[in-house]
Amino acid sequence: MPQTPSTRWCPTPEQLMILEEMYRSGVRTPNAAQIQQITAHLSYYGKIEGKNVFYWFQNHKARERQKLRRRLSRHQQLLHYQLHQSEDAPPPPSPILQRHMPPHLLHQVFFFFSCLQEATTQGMDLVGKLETVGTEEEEEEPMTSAMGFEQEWMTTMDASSRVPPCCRPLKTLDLFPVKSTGLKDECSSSKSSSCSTSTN
Amino acid sequence: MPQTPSTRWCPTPEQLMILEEMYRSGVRTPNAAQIQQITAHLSYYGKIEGKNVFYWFQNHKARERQKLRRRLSRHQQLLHYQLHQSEDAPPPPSPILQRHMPPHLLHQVFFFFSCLQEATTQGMDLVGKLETVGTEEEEEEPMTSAMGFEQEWMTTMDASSRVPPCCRPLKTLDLFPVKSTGLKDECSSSKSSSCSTSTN
DNA sequence: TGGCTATGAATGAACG
DNA sequence: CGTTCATTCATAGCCA
Repeated sequence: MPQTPSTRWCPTPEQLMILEEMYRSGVRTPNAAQIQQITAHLSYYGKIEGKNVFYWFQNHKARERQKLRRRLSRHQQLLHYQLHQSEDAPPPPSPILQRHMPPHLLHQVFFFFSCLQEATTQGMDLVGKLETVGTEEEEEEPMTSAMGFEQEWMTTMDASSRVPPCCRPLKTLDLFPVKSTGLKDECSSSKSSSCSTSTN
Repeated sequence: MPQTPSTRWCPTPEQLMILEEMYRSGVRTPNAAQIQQITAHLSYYGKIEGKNVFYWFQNHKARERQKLRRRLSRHQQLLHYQLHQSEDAPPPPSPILQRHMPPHLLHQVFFFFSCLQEATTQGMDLVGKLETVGTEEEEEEPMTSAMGFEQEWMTTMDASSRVPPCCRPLKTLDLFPVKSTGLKDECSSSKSSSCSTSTN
């Protein structure tokens, strides 16, 4: 039994508190000396190594950025949608498919097609761009506080409530100029309601 | 705080079906844009956020790998008994690949999609490294290089700052479970002794 | 009812 | 740095 129960560092509440405090105080990329210092200090509350501190700051910073990034891109995407919301007659990808197919399947097929198109045109001219859709985007609450820090490329899309039967699917290639700004795209964070996942 | 009060995302059958379909099609690590699109699409079937999609793929991928790892290690252990030479024939490529097939129409769509995926290298990192994982549970390699990257203060605090011995598996290897990862054999379900990450 | 499993979620660790 | 992987936590269904 190679014990190695859990080589992973597990911050104690005190350590975490201190780290967060420092982060809030402005520490984001501590130097080696600072890291040593921090580590020495935190070691009082439990086992800790320099790399733990290093990684902690790295992750914390990265995840906070992700949040920001995703927020920005989400906004931009929404704006983009709005700017292009004039077309409401998307060309059916495959009229034949619509013949005998349940709505949800049709939707799915559309989706796949859109994926196809996106992938095929990835990194190329974004001719199609997304049109259609672009309805009012409700103001989803930021409420990121519920999660603390984690990756959030999470978007709060819950259009399930009043989704127009046939709107979403067709957007051809909805890539947005996110990379150009140096910021990737992420999503927002929020909690969903529970339901029954079974049926599998 | 962020301890998932009681509201976890619960994929609807349709959402799950689509996700699995995509996974089967080769989608493993969708980028932000793809996640956005997937989320937008799935939101048609119910409430969903980008993070749900992200986590789903992450978990799905990780668990598939985990299972393979487990199986492989088992096999290797058995073989280890027989012979030192661990030249076992890898299991079938992908049993999961051919599961139940949704409606017939989906078939062709799926086909297109998979073709596309393959072409776009979405999940074609064929880096089957096959690193026969040392069967010994004792770590032995110095792996100093693992730390020799950025800061060196990593080793200053604690002498036992050794990173987990086993090297890392390469990539994920999507469609074919031929690559053996680090083979950690996570049989140890001793979840005790760890700190309470519950944050509350 | 208590263990077990499956899975969403979170985060430390590390790669490119 | 951004992204990805591995591990762990937490919890909803199962089953005996």
